[in-house]
Amino acid sequence: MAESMKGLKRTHRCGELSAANIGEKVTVMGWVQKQRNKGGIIFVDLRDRAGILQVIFEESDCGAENFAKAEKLRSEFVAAVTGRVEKRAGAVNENLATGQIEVRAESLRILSEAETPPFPIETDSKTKEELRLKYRYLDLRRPDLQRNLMLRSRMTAAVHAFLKEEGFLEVETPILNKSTPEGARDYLVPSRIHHGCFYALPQSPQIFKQLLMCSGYDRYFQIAKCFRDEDLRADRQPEFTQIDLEMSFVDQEDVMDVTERMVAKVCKEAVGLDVALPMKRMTWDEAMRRFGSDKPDTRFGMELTDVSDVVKGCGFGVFTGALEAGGSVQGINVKGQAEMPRKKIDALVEFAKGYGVKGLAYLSVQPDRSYKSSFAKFMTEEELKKLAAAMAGEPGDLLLFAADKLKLVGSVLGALRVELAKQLGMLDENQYNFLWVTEFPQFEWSDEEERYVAMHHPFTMPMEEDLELLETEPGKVRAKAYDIVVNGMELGGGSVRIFQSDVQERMFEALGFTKEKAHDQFGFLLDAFKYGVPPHAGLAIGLERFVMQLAKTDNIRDVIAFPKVKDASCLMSDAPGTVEAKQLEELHLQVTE
RNA sequence: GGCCCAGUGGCUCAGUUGGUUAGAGCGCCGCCCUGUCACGGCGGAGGUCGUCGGUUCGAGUCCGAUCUGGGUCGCCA
Repeated sequence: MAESMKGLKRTHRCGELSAANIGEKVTVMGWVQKQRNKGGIIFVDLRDRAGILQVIFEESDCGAENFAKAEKLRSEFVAAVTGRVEKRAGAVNENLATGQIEVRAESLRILSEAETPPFPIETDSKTKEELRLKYRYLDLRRPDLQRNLMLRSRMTAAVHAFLKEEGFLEVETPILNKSTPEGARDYLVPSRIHHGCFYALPQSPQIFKQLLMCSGYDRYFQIAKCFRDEDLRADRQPEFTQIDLEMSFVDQEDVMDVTERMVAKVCKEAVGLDVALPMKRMTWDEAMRRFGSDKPDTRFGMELTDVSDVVKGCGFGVFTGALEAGGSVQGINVKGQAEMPRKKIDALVEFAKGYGVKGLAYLSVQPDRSYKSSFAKFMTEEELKKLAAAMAGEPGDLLLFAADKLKLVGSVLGALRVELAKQLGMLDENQYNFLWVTEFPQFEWSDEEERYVAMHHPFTMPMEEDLELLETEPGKVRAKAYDIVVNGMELGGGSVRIFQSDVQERMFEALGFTKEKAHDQFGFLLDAFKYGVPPHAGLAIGLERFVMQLAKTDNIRDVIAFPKVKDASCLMSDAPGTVEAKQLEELHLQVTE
């Protein structure tokens, strides 16, 4: 039987009370975490999003009726308690923020009874995520998820405050757009009025924010919902949020400056983290060469070494074969791991195979400077020595090599060094290495489409000194594009945009767009640029990834209230669902099986 | 689409080389207990082992398929 809260007003959240409130009469409301009935005295832990508070019931204080009600309290009942804050007469609970005090109940109302939840509501839940996602509303009661969502809220509040201070204007852009097949797969929304026509949900507000620059809004930002119909990952959801911004009359440096000050401010305000500015920088080329990744984790070394020249002409066919095919041989030095058991190395080989290489070669330098190696028998002592020297291999080191196409070797070893760092406990979760990666290639060759595609997007400005290569050697053109990276995660990215129509036309041509196709898809943007467009540049930060970093979780679902699972469905609501035939009729759609 | 991992009472797990009525802790239910906070004591209920099929005298345990969830490669301008 649920009671009314009529006449009652909550005075504090449970977790907000402290020794400073001793003696005050308070009214708290929350969920029963636990009831401990000692017979003549009942303790109840009451929980809300601020924390847990112990309430004590004794018949002499609250009367027989309230005491009888307290006996009925079970987990997750919702209760309102009025009483006095007291210093605990019994032992202090060191594990509880409110552990020095308790509320001596004078009255109790049971606002809602509850069935026993299907899993315990507790920090560090051990329950399968599948079940927790089905009952997400219960999962969200857990303190760690509440902590994450409160952190997320503090972060967006800090973003708003900072950008407002910097003269940015918040403008909302449409959710219903036109599809542009370039890039990720769109979520489509059928039009009822226009038969056979579809809206697309935005993958980002890119074009609209550029138009806003065109319209003179100068500095824009938006905490923008974005949608991409691609497969999910631990850090990817079909709908996600970007801190999206764009600025006029600026160059790359201005965007990077505002962004890093914003990131630093958010880190400071949300979790008290000091971020050293300016952030470090690295060109894309250097990142790929040293770390095999465009988002390197620089918290540890184990950098890639190209030994192609060293092993040229050696007796090991795997190496020479890769080189003859135009590939590369590179290695990483796993310091002090010469004794790594064969089983563990085999597991690393399997890991590497997942990236498409046929295997890994290893060479361990023994304490007596002799070598143990998967390819020792194919090489002379002299060749082995040269190779170990090139890798700076000292006694006790394990050297791992991959030989294949350059791109593949980089991605395998790049992933391998991160995997090893994880396994060897080399990653300090309290260290935040922010890094700008700059000078991205303008284009990327697509084997599937057999043409160059934009690595960032088609409106990205090439670096001036590379403009002349646009027609002759597109693969060598570098872009005024930049990513902000932290601890091996791409936090966000942006670029300086093309604002000259002639450059834009050349860009479309390089991308294999016909004039008609370009105008069909982006005509309104190109037209807009005819009427006076300021030089502009911008960037977007993945909000969830940012929150994940500060929340120290590697699961994006931990920072989203109602996330989707791997197949983009929702275990709680069962979305997506079928619709009634009448709805389909109105949309002139048919479902074919 | 490929590869890898997991699926046993409400929750988390254990189940030896396939062998009699499938175990534990927590939770839940009942009774008792005035200082507990991983409360305690006594008693109790609850699963046929994700699903389907196969091998076998006999399968939670072996084989095949499939479903669900997770990770990853491809994909993600």
